[in-house]
Amino acid sequence: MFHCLQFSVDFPAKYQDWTATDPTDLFQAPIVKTESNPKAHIPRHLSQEARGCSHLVLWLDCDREGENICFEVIECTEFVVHDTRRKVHRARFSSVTEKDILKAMDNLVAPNKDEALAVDARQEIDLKVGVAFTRFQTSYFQGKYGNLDARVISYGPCQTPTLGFCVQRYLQITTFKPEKFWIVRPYILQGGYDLQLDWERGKLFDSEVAAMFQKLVMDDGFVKVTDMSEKQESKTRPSGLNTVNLLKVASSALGLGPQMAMQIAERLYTQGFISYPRTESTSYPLSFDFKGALGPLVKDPTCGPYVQQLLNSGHLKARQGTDAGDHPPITPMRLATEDMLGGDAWKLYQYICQHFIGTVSADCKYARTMVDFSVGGESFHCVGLRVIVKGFTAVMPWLAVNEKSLPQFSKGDKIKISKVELYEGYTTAPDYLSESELISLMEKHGIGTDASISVHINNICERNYVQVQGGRRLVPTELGICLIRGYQCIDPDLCLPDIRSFIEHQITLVAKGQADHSRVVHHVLLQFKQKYGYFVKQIENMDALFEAQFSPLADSGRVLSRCGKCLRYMKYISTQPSRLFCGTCEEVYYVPQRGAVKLYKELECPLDNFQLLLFSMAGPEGKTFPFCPYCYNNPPFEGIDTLFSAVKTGNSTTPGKGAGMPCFLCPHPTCRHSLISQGVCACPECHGTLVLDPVSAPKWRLSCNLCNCLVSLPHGAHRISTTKDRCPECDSTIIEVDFNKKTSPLKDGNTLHAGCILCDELLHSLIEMKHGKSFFRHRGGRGRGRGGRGGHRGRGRRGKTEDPKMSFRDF
DNA sequence: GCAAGGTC
Repeated sequence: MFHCLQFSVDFPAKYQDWTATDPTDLFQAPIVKTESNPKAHIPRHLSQEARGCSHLVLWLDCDREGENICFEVIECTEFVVHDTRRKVHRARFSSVTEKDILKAMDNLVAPNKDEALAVDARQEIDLKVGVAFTRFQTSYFQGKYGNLDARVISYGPCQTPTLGFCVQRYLQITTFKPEKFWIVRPYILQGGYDLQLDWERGKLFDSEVAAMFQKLVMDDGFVKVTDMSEKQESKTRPSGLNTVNLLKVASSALGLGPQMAMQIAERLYTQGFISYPRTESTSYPLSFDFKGALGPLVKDPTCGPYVQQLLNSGHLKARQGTDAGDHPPITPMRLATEDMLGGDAWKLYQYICQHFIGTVSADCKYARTMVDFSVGGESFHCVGLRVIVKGFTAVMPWLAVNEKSLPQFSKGDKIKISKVELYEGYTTAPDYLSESELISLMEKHGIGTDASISVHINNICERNYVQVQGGRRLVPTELGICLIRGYQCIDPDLCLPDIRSFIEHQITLVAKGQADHSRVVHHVLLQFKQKYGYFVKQIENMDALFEAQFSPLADSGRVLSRCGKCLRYMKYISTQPSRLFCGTCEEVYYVPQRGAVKLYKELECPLDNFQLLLFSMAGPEGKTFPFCPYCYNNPPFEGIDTLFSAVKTGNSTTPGKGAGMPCFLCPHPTCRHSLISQGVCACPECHGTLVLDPVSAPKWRLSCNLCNCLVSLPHGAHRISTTKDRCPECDSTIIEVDFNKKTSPLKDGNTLHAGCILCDELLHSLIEMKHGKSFFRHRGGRGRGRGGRGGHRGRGRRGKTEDPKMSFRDF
């Protein structure tokens, strides 16, 4: 039985380069399914298992996601739906009990393609919308501000509305204007009690009027008992515990964040202490064995006696909740002690036990006594509370009714007022949104699921949009506030929770078979693409907020190295993501992350004249390698990305393997012995070895294995070799290039040409001398077409913008 | 470097 997705969607490699892809193109880009966990070889395993099988029975969660996985499995096993020889069956069940399983086995159905397609649709929409907006706003703002401290400025149809809730509360707080109010509070002494009476009018916002009422009451001096009543009320026991409620309690009462709470709950589950912790249901199935579940808890030292009492009473009935058809509520499965679990896990386990016992307990019953008074024409009252049956509050004492006893009164009594206070107070702003309130809001608006709510909250914390403060309240950061206020003034739809429900509603049409999958996806994406276009066009409105809050790149960072274009010094910005900024060219150059960057021997890259830098990875064993900031951002030849990603992940490429790629991680000569033999001559700038770049063969190029620079040879060169000749000017090796007749750029083709790669002018004259034409040229040379990263200019501005803040249209 | 959804 497979619960996890084997595949996830992504863009093909062509679209992975942020600089080479306009985000607006992502809306029409193809998508590919990739194995989520390639090392697990799940598709291979499924395919092997299915060999020779005549029937495939799919036992997966009975929801849309489960249906989607069904078709993944079908694909891996090479079964075909409706094939008469090898049959595909879907088991539909709502719980994993013997009865249910047998029933499902006897009633096998066909898998539901529409539901699976709805999931495909959601995946594609979420991917394209999220990635397009994220790439655009990340590039735009990172290219402008130095103290943003954000590796990525993400956007998503779940995370952004989640942030929206936090900022909405923040804005309520900041725009709140406290108001003064007054309350008339008479006090009486009766039967040994000093009672404060509550005013029917609550509070008044006019001090003169309030003072007038105070005078009326004082002038009268006696309260008269006008009525007395008692009625029985009850507090209902909780229904079964689902994930959302567990997370709320964990945050508000146990001080555990959702991420942490879920991790602990998962561990308790795998260790067998509790049932499956991801469930929406608060209702137990009718057949649920409460006696069996309570049994082990009898031995618990604290609630044991109460549980025994419950079992003895024989009256065990859980309150009806909602049955989402997924899993039963979270229930303790076996007894644990504090020593077995320790700390937070114990607290969470204890709560799960208390909640479960509460679920099968009686309701709490209590009597509410109300005494009404009149004085000077005004009405007052006081309330008494008396518990009749503790019920579930015995095991969940924090929910207990606070008893309040009252003295005896008789109707018509006249009692002397001891004093009349005119209480003066201020209305107060609400507090920051608590995590528990946020979870409630997310649940109410359908943002995220039981399994993903904690992830979204964690996301907005990690992205530095909000911070968790005391009492687990979420305080938005300047970045978070700017983002939401920006969406609000450009296109509020982007941060409203409706954006999620809109998507959900559209894909539900697919799930129900009422609309065609690809037409719905196209329809929804078209609308988002228009919104994207308008957002890009209006980004200055959001930028105005950023401008007021953050400092421009030019004012950030410290001077580090020289730019190869303008030859002025660039600044190194160390806040995430670390990068170089050339104030003159207004260009950003990213550098390898999580490490130190310093100048490398004041050497320059011969390709672009940028000063070389030395990167040292953090940690005692941190590797060190030199690099050119320009080449790092503008890979001079295909395949270099692989090298850089190796650098980023810390996996050195092994020399000798992988077509003899140079090792960028280790500039030490012994590490490149396999390359030395291919070496042509010394790099004129850093004296590393220039080697043939095997990636580009037969279009030969030379690359320096040390500073990463690259020298292009003319197209059609099919063999090059070094000569014994030295350049008279710089003493560099003279190289000979051989052309085919067909491919030669020169008229005389099929001849040997020679030149020095170092001395541009001499080279020129050498070649002109010999052949009348220069063919050694730095690839692209200065002022190449492709700009550095992060420059937002001219990017992503092709979206259509006719219909700015259009609201979503249903399919 | 990017979304949201699963999960062990």
